[in-house]
Amino acid sequence: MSQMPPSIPTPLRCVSLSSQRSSSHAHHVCLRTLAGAGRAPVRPGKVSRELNPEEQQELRRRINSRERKRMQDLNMAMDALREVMMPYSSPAAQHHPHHSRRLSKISTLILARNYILLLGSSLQEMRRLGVGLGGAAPRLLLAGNWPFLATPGQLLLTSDSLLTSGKNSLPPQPTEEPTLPQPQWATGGGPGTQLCSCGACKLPHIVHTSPGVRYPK
DNA sequence: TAGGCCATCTGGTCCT
DNA sequence: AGGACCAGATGGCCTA
Repeated sequence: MSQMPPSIPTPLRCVSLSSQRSSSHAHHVCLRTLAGAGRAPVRPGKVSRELNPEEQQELRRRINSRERKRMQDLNMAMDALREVMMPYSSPAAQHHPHHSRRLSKISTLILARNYILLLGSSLQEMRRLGVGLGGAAPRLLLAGNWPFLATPGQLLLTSDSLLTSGKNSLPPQPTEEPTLPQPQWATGGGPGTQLCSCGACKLPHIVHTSPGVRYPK
């Protein structure tokens, strides 16, 4: 996606690159605004270095380039994950992967998270049944009803919905069976929605999904 | 046209 | 001293 082209650094302001932890090697590179609105205050004890406009531009260019590269690497990793998760995003995507809309970043991450949870549940069931590698696959994997992605807000399934996502609901697990750590969901956000209580993702989600519009495949 | 998604720029903080 | 990481701001593209 070519959006804003890499631009030549424009308004260069005073940037404090000082370290909060140790002031011994702290530094302060002043990228004064080219408009010349005045010099930013230099912190006491900080080593300041004036850069001429060419140096300011070059520094800004390097910083921007690094950031661009960092984000591009991150997007490459996201694409790799998206490629793996795409077949599980929706039934239609499995049949017509080339016609499906690509997953958004947030959808990819949420789908991957739920897939991992589902695999964990399946592994747990295999252990419970004493199934080896050559044995029958757990019903969770055979059920075929994957937590298909409708919209990002609809994919954060509860552990219960994961365990009962198959056409044949699973019998309750023995109480003595150690359980995998599952996300703790706190109710909130109105009927049919729940909030994850963990600090990382307090996204509302809808347990009963309906076909999505934005990312149908 | 509004809203979602995204890339890029930018300044701040942390780490080596 | 410089790089990595992060989050906010901004603007472009696309779809309903």
